[in-house]
Amino acid sequence: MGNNPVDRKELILDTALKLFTKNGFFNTSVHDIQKDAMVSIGSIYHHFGNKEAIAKSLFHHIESDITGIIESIMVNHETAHDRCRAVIAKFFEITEHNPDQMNFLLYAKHREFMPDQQPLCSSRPFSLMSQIVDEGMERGEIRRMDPLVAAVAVFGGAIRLIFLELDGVLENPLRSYLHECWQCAWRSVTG
Amino acid sequence: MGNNPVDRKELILDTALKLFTKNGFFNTSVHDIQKDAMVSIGSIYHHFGNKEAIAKSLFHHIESDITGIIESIMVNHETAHDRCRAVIAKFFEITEHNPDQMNFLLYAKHREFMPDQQPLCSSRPFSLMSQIVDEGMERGEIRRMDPLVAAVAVFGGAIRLIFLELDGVLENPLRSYLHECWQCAWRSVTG
DNA sequence: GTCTATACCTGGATAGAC
DNA sequence: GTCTATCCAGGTATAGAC
Repeated sequence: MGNNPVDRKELILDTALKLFTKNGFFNTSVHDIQKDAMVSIGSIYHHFGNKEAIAKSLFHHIESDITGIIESIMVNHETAHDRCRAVIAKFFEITEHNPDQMNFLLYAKHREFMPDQQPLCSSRPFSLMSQIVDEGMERGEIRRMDPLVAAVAVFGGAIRLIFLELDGVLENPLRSYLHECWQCAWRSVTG
Repeated sequence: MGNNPVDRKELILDTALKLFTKNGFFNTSVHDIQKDAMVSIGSIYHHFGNKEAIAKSLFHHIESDITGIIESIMVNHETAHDRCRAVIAKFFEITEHNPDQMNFLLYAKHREFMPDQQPLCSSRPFSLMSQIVDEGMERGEIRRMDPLVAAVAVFGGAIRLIFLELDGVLENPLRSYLHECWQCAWRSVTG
């Protein structure tokens, strides 16, 4: 998913991501992708078989990118406090530098165009985030409560802010809200 | 939007809401609505003109319902504490009793099928919720911080939980999480 | 692997009788 | 206001040459 696609397949994926997030999956025809990527229809169907498969491939690429990022955060940080903060900071960063990726991951209604897809919250990145919170509770960093509630309390506000950014309604850069947002998040589950 | 529609128009709206939330706007054809509601195509087009107008009408109905609910909460409760808690409690209640309504309001990507629609966060219910938080900050109930951050901190976790409920991944009834969820929310912006 | 041309059909919308 | 029959654009997907 680099910015400088070498082969046709990557070019098609990059173009599809751009158009899907801009206009939505259903408002984007294969012809649109074909024209924008300056590739033939035949080429697209050769590589992906059908339109849904483009979205699937996109989703799995992004999901595995994000999973890798979270895993590396888990390796490099010890405490739930540092891990959660790092995850939110990284999500903010991706949202600002690569909004299409975040948009497609978080915002798209995947099940509408990939019927066999699990809900997003069951995906690997989200289960890792829950796991981080669970471990923090076991370690005594986070006060005892329902683990699910703790997870949504820690990440809910940040995710909301990401949506606002993707909707283009934030006055200031997303990152400028990080400090206060994190203070609220952490305060909500401690003490 | 009653459960016992009298005229054709309401029947069409109820059916459309059901199908839109179940299968998505783009996976629902006017023919589907027609069959499910046992009404003719002509009747649908007579009342609404086109498919998008059905969604628009639906959205405005729901938006104004929710707006009314929040306004009445603002009348009946004095403090930001009580108001915010009541809003979340009510949202949970609606989600459980009328999931389609909440689904369509919160979850649908409106701008994909209603291009001239403002983003949801700019809608009346959401601006009222922000206003409640703002006033709470002026009154000194909520500690000084960016008003936007305060709003997402108060409501972010609850909204996340609602999404989880709508995705059908909660083990227990949504309302059983209310108490802890609210504790986190309020703690995040006070003290 | 890539292309063009085209088949096929779904689905939004209209016409016009009642 | 409601219905049936029909139109037709646009979109997915395929065929088959290169």
